[in-house]
Amino acid sequence: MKTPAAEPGFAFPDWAYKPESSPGSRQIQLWHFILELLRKEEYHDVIAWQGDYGEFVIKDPDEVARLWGVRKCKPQMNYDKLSRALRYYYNKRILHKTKGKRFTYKFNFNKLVLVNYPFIDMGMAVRTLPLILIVFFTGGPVPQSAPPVPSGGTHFRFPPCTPSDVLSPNEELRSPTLFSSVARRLARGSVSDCSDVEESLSEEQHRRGPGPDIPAFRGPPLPRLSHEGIFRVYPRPRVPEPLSPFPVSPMGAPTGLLPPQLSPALPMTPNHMNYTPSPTLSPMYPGGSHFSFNPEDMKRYLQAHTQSVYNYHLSPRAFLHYPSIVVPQPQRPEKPLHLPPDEPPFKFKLQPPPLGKKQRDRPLEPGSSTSSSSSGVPQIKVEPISDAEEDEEELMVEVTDISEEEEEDEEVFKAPTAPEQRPPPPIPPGREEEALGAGSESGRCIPLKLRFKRRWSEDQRLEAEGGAEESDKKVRSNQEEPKLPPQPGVTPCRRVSTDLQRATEELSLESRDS
DNA sequence: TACGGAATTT
DNA sequence: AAATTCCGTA
Repeated sequence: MKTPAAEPGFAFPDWAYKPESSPGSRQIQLWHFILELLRKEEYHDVIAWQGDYGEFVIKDPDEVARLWGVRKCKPQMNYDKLSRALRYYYNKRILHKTKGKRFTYKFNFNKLVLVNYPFIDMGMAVRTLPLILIVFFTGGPVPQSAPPVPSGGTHFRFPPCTPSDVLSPNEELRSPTLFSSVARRLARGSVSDCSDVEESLSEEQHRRGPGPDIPAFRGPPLPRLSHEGIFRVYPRPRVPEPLSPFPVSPMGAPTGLLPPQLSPALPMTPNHMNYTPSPTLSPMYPGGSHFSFNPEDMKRYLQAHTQSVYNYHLSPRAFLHYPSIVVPQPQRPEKPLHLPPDEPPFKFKLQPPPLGKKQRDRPLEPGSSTSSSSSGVPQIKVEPISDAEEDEEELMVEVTDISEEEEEDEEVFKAPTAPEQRPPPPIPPGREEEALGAGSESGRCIPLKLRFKRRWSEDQRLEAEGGAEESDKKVRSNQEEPKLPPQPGVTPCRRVSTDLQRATEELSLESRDS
């Protein structure tokens, strides 16, 4: 592997830089191209961010198709074909359609962002990193370039086993690389080196007339998001350096300690942050027209995520580690989050525990090693059913917890359920760090899966009590894992774990025998 | 307008 | 693997 030494801190694979004409190189992928267009102001009449985070509208389908055709040397390209390609992204969870809005799609930035910045330091101990890596590496064979093994030792050691050791390898998980130079460039905030793309686009730009070269991260500073108000910021002494002053990208940390972890396994890989904390927390500029990998934005975004994770007792794996972004640990608010009036409350609902493969789908081949609900082997839904939104969370490894489910739609974010059964653990001053284990705080006592099942059952119960309007939502039975009745008697485990490793090990064990 | 199967291409 | 092409369906 040739590491571009010219870029300290970046060990991108060679192919990431190869122009498409280069033999053996990977051609630009459509979503890269879309992002590229979205980034350029010249094309805002053609395609632009609009609406929610990650949502974009193709204002001129024919033109976008034409540009794509130019890019790919496919003169016959049209929107029909292009849209077919976009639809293929549904199953890969790179995109989905914004229903009811013409030509409107939505990026799953949880994939794009997090896979590009898998090491953002959410303030948790690095001990959980292996788990995160596992999640990220479910994509199968780690490419030559991928796993930067930090040798510094201060952070973590590479997981003792490869993900395929931990997770049952699924053929479909051996997904193609989805990382493009564009994404990386976006990540770096670099525009100057987008040679191939910009070259290809330059023709169009000329055709359209000169446009200003838009810096990737221009724009006004983000206004303080209201969410920040709900975070109590605790400095983390463990991280000596403040926010790393990387110029454009969190990965630009000059330490070189952590080369970027660029999983090539984006599409089918369940990750730990598949839901979005809030539409307003997208790392986008307030104008909503630019996705931003700005560290500050991402920090906010991830902070909110962390808070959500904490609020909802999600898995510690839902915390992320990035070397250069320190997201303060959230604290469980004494009261439910007070949200500004103009801001929709979180809607959040746990998905039911993973089921066996749906029966309704095509019959499974007998030889298939996947999906047999009786096998007890962690399975990943290979063919996501893209239809029902609430139904879509099938693509997950059983060893993952619910927090890793895809809950990217606003519907899944509900106001926090009544905290009756989960009194906020008082965090003694000076012990904030122990709150790191927020996600695993009770996992200490209750296995995660059990915990989430209970949580889900509780949600179901509350739902049944509260709103019948949701009654049509399928309550799926699960023969494989009988639903547990709500357990009000569960003793809240107050003892906050200081040893995440234990939880980690538990998780590993769970993952094996599940 | 959108979806997704199927065959084919790169 | 990631489209591209074509097309039936809703």
